[in-house]
Amino acid sequence: MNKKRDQSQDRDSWFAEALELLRERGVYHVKVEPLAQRLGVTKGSFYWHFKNRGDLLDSLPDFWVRRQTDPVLAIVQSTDGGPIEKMRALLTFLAHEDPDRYDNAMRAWAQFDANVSRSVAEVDDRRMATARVLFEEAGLSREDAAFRARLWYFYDVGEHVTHDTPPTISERLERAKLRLKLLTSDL
Amino acid sequence: MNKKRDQSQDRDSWFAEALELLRERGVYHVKVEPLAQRLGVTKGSFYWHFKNRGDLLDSLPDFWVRRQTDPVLAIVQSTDGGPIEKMRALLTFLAHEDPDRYDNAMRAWAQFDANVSRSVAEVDDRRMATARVLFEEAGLSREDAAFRARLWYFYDVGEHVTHDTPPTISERLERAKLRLKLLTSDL
DNA sequence: TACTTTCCATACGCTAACGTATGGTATTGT
DNA sequence: ACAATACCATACGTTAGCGTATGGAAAGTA
Repeated sequence: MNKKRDQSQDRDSWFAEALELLRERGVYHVKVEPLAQRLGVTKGSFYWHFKNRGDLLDSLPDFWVRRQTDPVLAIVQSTDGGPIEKMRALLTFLAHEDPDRYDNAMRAWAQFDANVSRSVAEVDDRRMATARVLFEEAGLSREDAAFRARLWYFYDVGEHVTHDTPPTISERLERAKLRLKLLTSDL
Repeated sequence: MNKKRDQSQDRDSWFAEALELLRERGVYHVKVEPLAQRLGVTKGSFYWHFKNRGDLLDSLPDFWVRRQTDPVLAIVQSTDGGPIEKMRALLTFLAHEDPDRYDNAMRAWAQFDANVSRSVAEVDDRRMATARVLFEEAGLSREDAAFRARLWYFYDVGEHVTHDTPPTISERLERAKLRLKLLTSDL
């Protein structure tokens, strides 16, 4: 069993570096030889761990999802109080998050790969469902809650994808307050 | 002058096809030889019209912006009535729009190219400013209007980027009504 | 110690795409 | 009619990256 652990570790180091390259330059540039160079090894290593380049790329989205381990859900569950308080906690958490996540790179990639698209859609659905449930708990019908969750979540997506994230945490907190107020003022 | 017209026409046909390829498969696949094949010619033609591949890619974003010719602004200006009516007209127009725009492909590309990023940011700014002005006309302060314009516009972006656009026009109109109501109920 | 497995390096052939050179044809100007 | 120009085809050299074959070292195992 030690064997398997070590082996998956090595595969993971390839995944991790591939993900970095993906974020920095896009799928186009995650190629096996440059990747090997960044890891200080040669192709020989790669083709021991992976069948081929497609093997790496096929498994990379799962690695990404694994890495996420949605800490968001944890926040929601660990916060006491009603749905509004949970939303506030969630927004506060997100305001502190690293704006340089891998989401953008994954989305860019997903645009042209159905498998990747599925992984990203999964994550989107999970996040949106989290918001929807909170709005339901606040008293909205499922349909209304679903819509408001979209409005809620798409704001995040839009900020990231247009690079309109405020640079300082305090500004982000300010926007978070505004968003919360606007989306929950009638609840 | 006929010369120049024809010439730019030919360049434009390369641009148009390149944009198609970009949308279908990403920048990675807009390469000169496959592109030539799709146009039924050979590389010889390409290198007459363009210095090299980079020349094409550098100029492509401008072509995209040109093609947009923001019909949105036209809608806003040609609609009578107050800002709310203009928003309604705008949303109605967008609900009828082809959801398969080039925006996603451009964004995916912009992720890894600063020049492209600039073009996309320009378009984003223009669209958002349009919404902001409308909210200002509806009585909001510049800051509040700016925020609500973000919420407004990011919803569009989010829908497209997550592929969550409803397939039928009537559903899209339904969502449009909801959005308008939620974002203007207190105005 | 001898065998086996794990992991990586080196060397090789192959292909897609780039860019250049050069020549050909058709249209246009004079 | 006859240059000149615009437009495209063909042929060529070059490179980056893929994947395979093979060998070798290190570490575990018997």
